[in-house]
Amino acid sequence: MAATCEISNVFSNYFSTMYSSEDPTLASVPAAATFGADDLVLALGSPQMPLEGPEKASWSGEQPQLWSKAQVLDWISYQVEKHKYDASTIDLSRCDMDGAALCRCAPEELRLVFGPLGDQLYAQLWDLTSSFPDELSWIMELLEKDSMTLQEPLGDQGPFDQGSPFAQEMLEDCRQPSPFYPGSFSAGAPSPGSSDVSTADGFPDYKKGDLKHGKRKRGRPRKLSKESRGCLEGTKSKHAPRGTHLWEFIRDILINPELNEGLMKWENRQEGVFKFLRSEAVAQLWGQKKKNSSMTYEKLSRAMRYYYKREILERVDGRRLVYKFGKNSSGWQEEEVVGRRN
DNA sequence: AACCCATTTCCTGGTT
DNA sequence: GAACCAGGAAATGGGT
Repeated sequence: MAATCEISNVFSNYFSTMYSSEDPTLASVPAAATFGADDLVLALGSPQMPLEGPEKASWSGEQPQLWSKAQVLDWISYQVEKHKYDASTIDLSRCDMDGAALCRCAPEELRLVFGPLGDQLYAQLWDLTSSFPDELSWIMELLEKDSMTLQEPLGDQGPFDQGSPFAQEMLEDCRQPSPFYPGSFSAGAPSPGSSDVSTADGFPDYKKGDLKHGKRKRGRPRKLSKESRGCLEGTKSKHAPRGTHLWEFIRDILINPELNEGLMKWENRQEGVFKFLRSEAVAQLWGQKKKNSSMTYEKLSRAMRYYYKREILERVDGRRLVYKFGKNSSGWQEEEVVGRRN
C-alpha cells in the first residue's frame, strides 16, 4: 500500500520533514480586534505546538477537519513521538485518511486502530477542534454584514441575525463533547479580519453589471501579488487547506442545522437532495471563503454542474435550485454526521 | 517548467 | 423579463 509506505516514511522522518516556518512570530496571538482565521489556527496550535521556536509541523496551522492525509500522518507521528508509543503496533493501512475522516472517528475506532494511544489522539483532537470558537465569531460577523449588504431580500427569518439564538447555540455547541465539527462550514475559511481584502468592508460591491460592461478577462481574477500576500498572510501554512471544495462547503452548511436554516435545506435527507433557499447568500459566502468578492450563484452553479460528471452530485430535473449528492460525495449522510458527533 | 485539478469567468441558448 | 439550467470554452491558481 502506498499509504503504508508513506506513513512509514513520515514516522521515521517526522522531524526532518517538518515545515520550517516563514514567520517567527507565529507564537504570538494577535489582538482580538485583528484576529483572523489564519491567526486563529495559529493560536490554536500554540498550546501544543510540537516544537518551540520558529519551526512548526505541517498540521499545526490548520483545523484538523482540513488536514490532508499527509498532515494526518504528520500529526499521528507527532503524537507517537510525543507519547513514546510503539508505532509498530499500529495498523498503518488504517491511517490512510484525511482530517475530515479522522475527525469522524469515534473514540472506540481510534482505540481500535491506535490502541491506548487512541484515547490520547481523541483527546488531542478534541482540544484542537474545540479551540476554534472564534471561527464562529467569524461566521456571525460575516453574516451580520451579509444581512446588511446582500442584494437578495433576506427576510427576518435568517438564522444569523444579530442576537439570533444561533450564535449562542453555536458557541455552546463548540464546547460540547462533539468537538470535531464545531463549525466545519467555516473550515479553512478566510478571516474577515486583517488579511482579507475582500472582507475588509463586509461584502464587497458585487454587481452583475460590472462584469457585463468593460469586458474583463475570462477565468479567475488575479489574487494579490505574492509580496502583498506575504505582508497580509505571512503566517499562513504553505499548502492550501484541503476540505475546501465547493461541495464540501455546501455539505457543511447543510449538516449544521443552525446554518442550514435559511441558507439551504434538505429536501430529502436520506436521498441527499437539498435546495438552495438563499442562493446568492450562499454564493457570497463561498466567495468570502475563496476570497473572491465577485462570486455569484450563476458561477457557483456552474461549478456545481461540473460535479455531475464526477458524480459528486446527481441531476435533479425540473426542480430549481435543487441538487442531490452523488455517490462520490460523502459526509452528509445522517449516520456519518451522527458518527462524527459522538 | 510542465502538467493537472478544481474551480472561475463568460457565453449562448433553453426552460420555468 | 427575471431567474435559473445546461454545458462549451478558456483562463486562473494551487499543488505535484
